[in-house]
Amino acid sequence: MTSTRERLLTEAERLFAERGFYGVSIAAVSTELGLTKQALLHHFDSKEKLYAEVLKRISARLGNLAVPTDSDNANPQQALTDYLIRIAKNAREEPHQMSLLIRELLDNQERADIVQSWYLGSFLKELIQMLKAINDWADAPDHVALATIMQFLGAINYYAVSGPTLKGIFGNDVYSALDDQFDDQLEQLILAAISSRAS
Amino acid sequence: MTSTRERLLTEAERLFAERGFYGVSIAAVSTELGLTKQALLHHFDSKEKLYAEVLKRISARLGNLAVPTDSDNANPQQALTDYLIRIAKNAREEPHQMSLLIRELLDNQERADIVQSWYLGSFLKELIQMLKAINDWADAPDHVALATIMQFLGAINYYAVSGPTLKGIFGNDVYSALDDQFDDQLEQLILAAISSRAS
DNA sequence: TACCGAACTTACCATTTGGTAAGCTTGAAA
DNA sequence: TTTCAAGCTTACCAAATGGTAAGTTCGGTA
Repeated sequence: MTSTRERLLTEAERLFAERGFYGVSIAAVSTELGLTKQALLHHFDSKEKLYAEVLKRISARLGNLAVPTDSDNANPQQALTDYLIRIAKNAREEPHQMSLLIRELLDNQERADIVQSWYLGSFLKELIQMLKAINDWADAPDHVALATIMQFLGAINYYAVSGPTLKGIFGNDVYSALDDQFDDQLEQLILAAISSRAS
Repeated sequence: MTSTRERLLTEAERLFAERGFYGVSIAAVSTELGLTKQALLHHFDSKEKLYAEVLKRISARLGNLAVPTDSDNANPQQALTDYLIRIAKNAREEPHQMSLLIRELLDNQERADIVQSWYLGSFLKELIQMLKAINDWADAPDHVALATIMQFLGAINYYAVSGPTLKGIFGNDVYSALDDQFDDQLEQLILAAISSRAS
């Protein structure tokens, strides 16, 4: 018994992720639920506001992934790894979200939009802190830590977004084998990269 | 003294990369060169065909990056690393190209388009071969090699695309420091990942 | 000189778009 | 029983879009 508003947001999220902001008309979103576009405009005053709310919802959901567990302080390396794996899992379970965020990254090249910057900024800074909490990384300059973090996120998000295309290229068998153990390989990559700074 | 056709392609490439297929009108492309949209339709019969030609040109350019040098057979690890670094450099020098290809990745989720699959397929298969030419990786199953390759490409492309946004978040100083040594860190990551399979 | 095709332009058109305006229905509160 | 707001719908509109049709200009060729 989800509200119409919520259902509109969900549908809009899917469509925006698939075709981008300009590729989706508000009519397309609303008729998908058997409504007219004015029903949508009743809940969200404009297309831009609808889009903003969709992004807001995603950021909120991603923020919830960051819940630090009790043992995290004891083992910062594990904490970072776990968090990244959690992000990767989420990215694969909800590829729409990541697609949309990557679209945002692309669209806002010069605009440097508020939503995006706000969400991404605090997100990245948190990850940098987590990395620097690891012994060997304590004295790493920000840009070095950032580069490492970006490499992790790139590996995660690029893969999440490429999934269907890869399936098309390599077939179902290779793809599902790939998918089954991507997390493991991701963890290996993270560990290898982290420990490569060992003194 | 480049032809109008070529200038249209270049302009279209820029705009499509910045705003996506639906975000760009053919009129926008042509008026940018002081022409009417019918001038564009004269050279390319439709918007879709224009877009296809833009993609074709990019694939061709990327293909040219793959020139194997003479010493490559001797040192396959160096060969792969060099190639990836070359791709990374290109991605950063011509971010438009990568942006557009990532948009293609996003847009063609279920469509699994021909252009994209063709270009990306042979590209990925070549990289897998290069990875398997390295001793420890000779017996790696395809999906394991593919996962590793995808992680590299993700790290490269995601960063290339995030550049401007990062500059906005962290400021010019951190960003240029980051940029100056991203290749080095990328190389470290690649080496760490490759040797993590050492027996 | 006549002709031709390439590279354009101006006119025009049907469709789609985001958005406004005004109304209808319904359940709950006064 | 009236009132009212939430949640819709139908009607409408101006602007933008991709594309067609029919020229115009002009350098080269027969």
